Amino acid sequence: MQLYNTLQRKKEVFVPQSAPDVSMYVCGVTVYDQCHIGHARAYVVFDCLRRYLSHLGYNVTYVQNFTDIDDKIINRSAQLGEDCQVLTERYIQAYFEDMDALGIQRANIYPKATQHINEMLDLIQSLIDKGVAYEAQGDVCFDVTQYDSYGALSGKILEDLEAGARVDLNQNKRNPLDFVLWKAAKPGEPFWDSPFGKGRPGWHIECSAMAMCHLGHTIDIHGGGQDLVFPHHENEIAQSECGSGKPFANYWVHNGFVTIKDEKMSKSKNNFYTIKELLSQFSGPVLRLYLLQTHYRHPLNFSIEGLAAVNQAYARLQSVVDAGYPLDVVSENTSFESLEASFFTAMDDDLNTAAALGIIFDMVKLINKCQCGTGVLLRLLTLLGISVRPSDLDQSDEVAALIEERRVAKKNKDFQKADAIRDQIRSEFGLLIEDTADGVRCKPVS
RNA sequence: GGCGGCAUGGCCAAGUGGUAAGGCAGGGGUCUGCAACACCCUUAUCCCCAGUUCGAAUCUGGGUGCCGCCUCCA
Repeated sequence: MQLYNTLQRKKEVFVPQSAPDVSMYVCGVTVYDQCHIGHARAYVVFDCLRRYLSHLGYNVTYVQNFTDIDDKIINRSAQLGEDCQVLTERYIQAYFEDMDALGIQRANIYPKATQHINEMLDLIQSLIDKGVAYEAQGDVCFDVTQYDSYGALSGKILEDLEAGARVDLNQNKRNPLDFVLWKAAKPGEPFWDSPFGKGRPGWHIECSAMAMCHLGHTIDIHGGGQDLVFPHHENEIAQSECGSGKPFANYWVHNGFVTIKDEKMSKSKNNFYTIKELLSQFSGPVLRLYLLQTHYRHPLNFSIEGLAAVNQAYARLQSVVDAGYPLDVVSENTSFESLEASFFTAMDDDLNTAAALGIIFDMVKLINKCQCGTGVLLRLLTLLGISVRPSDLDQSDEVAALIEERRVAKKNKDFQKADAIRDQIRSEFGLLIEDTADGVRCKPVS
């Protein structure tokens, strides 16, 4: 398949270094708050990529970290008077709840920063030994001028960056663009002992250390949101490659932002939706379908109205599954094969889930027409991680009794009464009664 | 100031040289006791200007508008 590689600024054929094994590292969340729809997008996209690579026959090892020590965590912990670890564990659990609802398969490993302090210290030491990092008042900084390729990923030029650099309060740095590998502890902050004094790791170093620890010096795919390209990923590359002397990642894959009213979501603008609040209104698969309807590299301008529209689209998927047609293609229709082929062509082309979903709906139409072949559809939906369960519910006795009452009324041609019962079930139980050839179907109002 | 992205029907969104996927919403039908579901029909020349080409939404140049990164951030 082809993947857009940020490093080369173009799509490239994906070739893992030692097929069929594929190593994939995706930057995880800093666990100090609830996840929002932007996080959802990133992890849905990479889950999708992971599923698709597996489908292609690769043996994917997927690592996604938790940043469980940093300024925001320390601040929040102080604010709540709660131990850092208690705080982060709570949000890790919340994270998994959200991801489960979105149908995201678990990564193989979820390393935590605090469990890799030694690996980080080793890496920092080797950077100092090589003369690309230096100690300054208990901090250890990376000297960006020592790494020739600095800026290659983000397309930035050191001189330009310096010209536009904003004021940095850290006077210990030789160059404003140098970044901190190890941060001296301030009073009252959590710390670890180190050869450089008590302190804690800088943000960037953890991903390098954890990625190399679990996946080796060179990983096949490194992913994350577009906002991580600079400086986070740029810095990861610098420190990793200086440390190991080897390329850090072959393919850099970045997903676009979720925006609200065309502006990036941010806490300061207070224009974000948490996954949990959206899940109170829409199901996980609907959310996932919504996210995958836009190509992963494009900005996605989020709106509740848009989500509601996709909710309707999802109902279409449900109703074709509800119809209960044979899973196999039992007609002479060869369109299934060509649709399936188109689906894979779309997915092969830089994970074009938007185009793939177009084909999914073509297939829905086809299934409704020839009344078979649901199995093909379900297989493709599984690749996208979109689960479609039959919407038929276990009815309460009360509802079942009403349905029976309505059946009798209908039989007696008392349609007025039958309609009244249908309305009653809708308003009291939120259930939609549909008459089909096989009897009554009962499903939630969407 | 530097770098990058985007602009497709009422809304969302694919499509990177051969005469515009798909979803939602709307209109008209078929089916249905009525609905619902489903199916059929129906609604665009792709921000503007110039150019390259037999042919451009798709390439080039110039505009206009919007957004992002350069600072924590998926």
